[in-house]
Amino acid sequence: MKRVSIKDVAKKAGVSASTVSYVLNRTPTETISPETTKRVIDAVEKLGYVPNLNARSLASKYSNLIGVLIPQTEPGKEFMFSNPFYGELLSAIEYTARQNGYHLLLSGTQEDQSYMGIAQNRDLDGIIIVGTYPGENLYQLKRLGVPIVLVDSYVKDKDFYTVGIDDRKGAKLATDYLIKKGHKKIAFISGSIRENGVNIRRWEGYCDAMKEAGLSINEDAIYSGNVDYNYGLIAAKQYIDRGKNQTAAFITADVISIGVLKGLIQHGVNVPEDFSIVSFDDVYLARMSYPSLTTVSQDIAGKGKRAVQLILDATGNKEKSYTDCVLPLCLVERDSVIEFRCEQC
Amino acid sequence: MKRVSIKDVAKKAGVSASTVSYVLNRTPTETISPETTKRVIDAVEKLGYVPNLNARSLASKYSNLIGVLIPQTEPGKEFMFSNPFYGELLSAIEYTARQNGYHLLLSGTQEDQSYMGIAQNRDLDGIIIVGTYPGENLYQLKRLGVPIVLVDSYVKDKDFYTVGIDDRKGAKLATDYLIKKGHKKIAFISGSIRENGVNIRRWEGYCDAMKEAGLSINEDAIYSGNVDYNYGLIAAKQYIDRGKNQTAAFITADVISIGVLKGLIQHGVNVPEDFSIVSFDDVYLARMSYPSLTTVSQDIAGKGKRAVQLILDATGNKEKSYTDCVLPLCLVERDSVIEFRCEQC
DNA sequence: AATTATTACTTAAACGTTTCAGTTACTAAA
DNA sequence: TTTAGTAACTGAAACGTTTAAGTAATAATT
Repeated sequence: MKRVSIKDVAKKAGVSASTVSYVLNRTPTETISPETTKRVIDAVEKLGYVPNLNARSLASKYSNLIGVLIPQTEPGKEFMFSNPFYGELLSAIEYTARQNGYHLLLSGTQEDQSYMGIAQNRDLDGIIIVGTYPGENLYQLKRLGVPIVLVDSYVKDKDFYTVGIDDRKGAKLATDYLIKKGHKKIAFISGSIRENGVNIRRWEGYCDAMKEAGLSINEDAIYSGNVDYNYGLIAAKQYIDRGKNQTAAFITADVISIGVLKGLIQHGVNVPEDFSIVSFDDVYLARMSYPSLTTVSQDIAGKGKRAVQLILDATGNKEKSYTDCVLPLCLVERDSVIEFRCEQC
Repeated sequence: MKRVSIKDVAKKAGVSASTVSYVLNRTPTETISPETTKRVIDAVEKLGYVPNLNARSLASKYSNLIGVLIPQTEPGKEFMFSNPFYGELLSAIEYTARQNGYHLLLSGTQEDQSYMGIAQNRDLDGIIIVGTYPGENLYQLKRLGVPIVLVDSYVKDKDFYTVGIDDRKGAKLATDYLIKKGHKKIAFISGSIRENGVNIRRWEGYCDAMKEAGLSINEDAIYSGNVDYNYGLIAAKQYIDRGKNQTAAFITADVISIGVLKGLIQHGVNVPEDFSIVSFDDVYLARMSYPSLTTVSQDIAGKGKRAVQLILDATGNKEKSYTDCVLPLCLVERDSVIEFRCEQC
C-alpha cells in the first residue's frame, strides 16, 4: 500500500511541501493565505494524509513520546499482575501524557537486562522509570540526553528527577496508629528489602514508631518476601506456625495484605476481631476487600501526573525548579483495625 | 548534548557509514572482514553509540513497534483501575512483544476521540485494539496500512484480525453450572450492553441456558450498568430493594462480582450460603476475594500472546492463515457457589 | 520615485539511517 | 592473457519531515 506523503499533498494542492508543513503546524511566524490554507486542508482530507511522526521527530528533535519503564519479569509474577499499584500508576501517567499530546513508549524491565536495549534511542522527550533497578544500566541512560524521572527511588543523582513519598514517615504513621489503638505486639510484613528501595524506609519508619513507644521488636515479628498476593498467604501461614505472637501487623503493600487476609481467614483468624492490619498504598483493592483495609494512602494518580509534568517542564526548558518531588500522604481508616484490649489489664 | 551518530562511528573506525550499518545489522548478504568488524565494534563502544531507531524505521519501513489502544476515559473510571482485565492483558502483550524484540506504543482511547489522532503514523508494525469502539474511526486506521488486531470485538471485517473467545458459550457454561446446582431463579448482572461488544453475547448465552432448562427470565432478574466495582455495589443494593427474588447470579465480569460480594455482605446476605455467584474473566481478583469466585476462566495471557503473534506473523508476511482466533475457555470451581435445595420440596 | 516592509510563498539542507548499485583489488578459470 | 568471479568495501539516493534562508510581488513609507 503506497503511503501518502507530504509531497503528494503538496502536488494536489499545487504548493510546495514546506507550505503544507507550515499549514499543518500553524507556525506563528509564517503567514499563509486563507485560500492556500483551504486548498491544503482539502488535499489532506481528500488523500487521507497522516503525517509520519518518525520523520517529524527526526527533523525536529521532539517526538511527543515518553518512555515508561516498569518492572516485569514474566507475566503473572509482577507488573499489573501481582501489584495493581503499577497499573494504576501507568494509567495516571498515560492519561496525563495524552492530555498534553504525548504518547507512551512502554517497556517492561528485568533486573539483569540493559535499560539501553529497552529505552533505545527513539528521540524520546523523556523517560519515566518506575521501581528502579539501580546500577550501571541506569547511568547509561544519561547518554540519551533526555530528562529522566525516577519514581519511588532513593537513588540520588542530580541528573535524575525523582518523585516519591516520605515512605519512612508513612510507615511511622501506620505503626503509630496501631500503637494508639492499644497494640503492643506488632508484626512487620514486607516485600524484599533492597537497597535504595522503598521497603527499607518503611522498615525504618516502623522501627521509629516502635522505639518511640518503648516497644521491643522481636525477631519473630518480622516477615519478608515478595510483593505479591502469594507471599501474603505464606506470611499468614508463618504467623500461625510461629504461634500467633502478635495482635496486629503493619504490612508494606495492600496486595500482600489481601493475601494475609485470605490466609488468616483460612486458618480461622478473623480480621479485625482477632488481628488488626494497617497497610500501605491504597490501591483500589484496599476498598474492595472484606474487611476493607485501613491503609496509608499515597496519591498514586498524583505520582503519575507529577512524573509526566516534570518531563514536560524540562522539555519546555523551564529552569529545573525542583529535582526531588515528595508527595503528601495520609492514613485512611477503614475496617481492618480494632482497638486492642489486654485481657490481663 | 551532541548526539553520536553513525557517521561519528564511521569516522572513528576509518570506514564509511554504510559499513558501520552493515556491521551492526549483520546483513547476511554483505561480507565484512573480521578486522573491520572489530574496529567498528570498538568505535561503537568507545563512543557509546546507540542507533536512532526513528531514522532506522524511516529508512527501513519496520519499527519494531506495536501500537496498543486501550479504553480509558479518565483515571479511576476504566482501564487498569476499574477492571484489572486490561492490566493483565497489557502485561501479557508487553511480555510477548518484548520477547520478540518489540516495544509498545501505548495509548488510551475515548469513545468520542479519533483513533487517528492517537495511533498516528509512526511506522508501527501493527496495532492491537482492545475493547473496540466501532465506527468511522476504526476504519480510518486501515489507511496506515499495517496489520490490525481487534481483541474482544465482534466487528467482522476481512481487513482486521481478531482474537477473542466464544462469549456466548462461556455464558452458557456459567449459567448451566448454576442450573445444575439446582438454581432456578438466576439473575443476570452485566456491564453496559453495546453493539459488537462481548456483553450482548454473554446475555445470549445466559438466555440459551435458561431456555434450554425451561426456566423463565424475569424482568427483575436483569441488572445492567458499568463494568466496575461500584456498579457491583449498586446491583447488590437493587437486589435487596427488589426483594431478593433470585438465589444466584451469573455476573459478566469478576470486577462487578467483587462489588456485588461486598454489597451483599453489607446487607447481611452471605455468599455462597444465601446467594451463589458465577462470574466471568478469572482475573487475579477472582482468587483473592473471600469467598473466591467460581468463574469462567478465559486465558487472558493467551489472548495477549496471540494478538502479538498475529502481528508478528503478518509482518513476516506469512500468508494470512487465520483471521479470527477463538481461544478456549473453561469454568473453574471455587467457593462462591452452593447447591440450592428448595425448602418446599 | 525610490526605498523599505510586508505578505506569501519556495528552495534546499538537514535529521540518522538503510540499501541498491557501484568500485577496487584480488583470485580462479578459460 | 584475457575474462569471470569473489571479497570487501564505498557512494549516493531514499525515507518523510522541518526550518532557515531566499525570492518575488505587492503595499507602505519617505
